[in-house]
Amino acid sequence: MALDRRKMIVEAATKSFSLFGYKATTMDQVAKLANVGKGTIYTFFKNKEELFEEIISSLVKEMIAEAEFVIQPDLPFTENVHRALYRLLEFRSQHQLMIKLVQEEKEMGTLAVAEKLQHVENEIIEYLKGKIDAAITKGAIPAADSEITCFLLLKMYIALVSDWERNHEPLSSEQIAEVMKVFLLKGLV
Amino acid sequence: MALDRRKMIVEAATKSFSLFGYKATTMDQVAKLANVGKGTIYTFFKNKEELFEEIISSLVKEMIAEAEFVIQPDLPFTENVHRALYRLLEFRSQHQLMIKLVQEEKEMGTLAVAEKLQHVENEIIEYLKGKIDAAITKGAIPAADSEITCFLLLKMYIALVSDWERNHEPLSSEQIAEVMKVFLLKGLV
DNA sequence: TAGTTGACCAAAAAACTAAATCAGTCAAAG
DNA sequence: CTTTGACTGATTTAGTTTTTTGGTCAACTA
Repeated sequence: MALDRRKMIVEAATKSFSLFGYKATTMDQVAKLANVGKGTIYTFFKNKEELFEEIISSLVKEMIAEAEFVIQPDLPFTENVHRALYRLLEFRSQHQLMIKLVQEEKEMGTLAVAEKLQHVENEIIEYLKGKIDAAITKGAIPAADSEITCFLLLKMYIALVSDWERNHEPLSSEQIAEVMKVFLLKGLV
Repeated sequence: MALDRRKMIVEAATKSFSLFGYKATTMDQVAKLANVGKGTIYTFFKNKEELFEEIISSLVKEMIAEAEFVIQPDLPFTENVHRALYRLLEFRSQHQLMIKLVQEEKEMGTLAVAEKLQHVENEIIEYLKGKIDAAITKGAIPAADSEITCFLLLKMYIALVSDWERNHEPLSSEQIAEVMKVFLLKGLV
C-alpha cells in the first residue's frame, strides 16, 4: 500500500483538484487522501504550485494522446484537423479536472489556474503548429503563418463548441464540421 | 442652460460611466454633473439600469453608423466585411465607454455590464446578418447559416484583434486582412 | 541514517461587525 | 404641473478579530 508515495500524492491531488478546484484544495487534505504525512509531499514537490504543474503536464499529454488517437493518416487533412480539434475541445468539456479549472478561472479568477489554462492552450497550439507545418512542408496545404493560423483555428472551434452554447442550442460535431468545411476548403465567397 | 434636462442627464451619465464605470457611478454624482436634482432623473428613467440601457442603445447606433460609413459598395464583398468588422473592433478598443465597460466586466464581473456587452455583441451580429443575408439573396456569396457564419466571423476578428495581443505583438489591419482573406476567399487548403 | 511525520509558525483568508454609501421615494417648494 | 433634496432601508465598505493554510523542521521511526 505504502509503496509509491509519489504516485499516491499525485493521484490524491488530481482527485481533489477535480472535485474542489485548486484553491479549495488544501495540502493537509491531499496528505490525508494520499495516506501520507504532509511533510512527505514536500520531499517530492517544492510547493503546491509545482504539484499542480505536474498534474497539468500529464493532462496536456493525455489530451494530445487523445487527439493523436483520433487522427487517421488516410483521411483528408481538413478532416483530421476537425477530428483533432473537436476531440480536444470535447475533452475539455468532459474531463472533470478541466471543467473544474475552467469554472474556477471564470468564477474566482484564481491566478495560478489562469496561468495553467493558458499553458494548456499554448501547448495545444504548439501541437497543432507541428501538424500544420508538416502539411505545408509536404505541400498538402499552401504556406502561411502557421502560428496565427493555428491560433485562429483553435479560437474558431472554441467559439463553435463553447461560446455558441451561451446563447444557443449546442451545435453537433457534424454541424461544426459543416461550417468549418466552408472556411477550410473553399472560403466564404 | 436648463433647457433639455433629459439630454444633460444622459450626457452626464455617459461621461461618468466612461470615467468610473457603471458600478462606481452614483446617481447623486450624475445629478450633480447634470445640474439637476436627483429626483428629476427618475422622471425620465425608471432606474439606473434603464438610464444605462439608453446609453448602450446610442452606443450601438454609433458603432453601426461607423461600420456603415466605412463600407464602399463598389469594393468586393469580403473587403467590406473586413472593413466593417475591423472598424467595429477598433471602435471597441478606442471608445472610452467601451474600454471602461470591458475592463469592468473582466475585473469586477458586474452583472448589468456583462448583460449589456452581450447585448452589444448580439446587435453587431444582427447587423452583420443583415449584410450577409443580403449578399446571399443577391447571389454574391453561396447560401449558408448566416447566424452561425456572422457569429464565427465576429469571434475570428475578436481573436485576431484582442485575444492575440495577450501573448503577442498586435497584428496590423493589413496582417488581419491577409489572414482573413485566406479563410474568406480560398479556404485553408 | 535515510525517509517520514505532524506539531508549529507566519502569513493569508474568512468571518464578523460597525460605519458609510447608495438607489430610489416623496412631501414640500417653485 | 415640474423639480427638488432630505430621508430610508438595503447594500457595501472598512476595520478588526478569528480561523485556516502553505510550508518548515525537530523528533521519530524502521
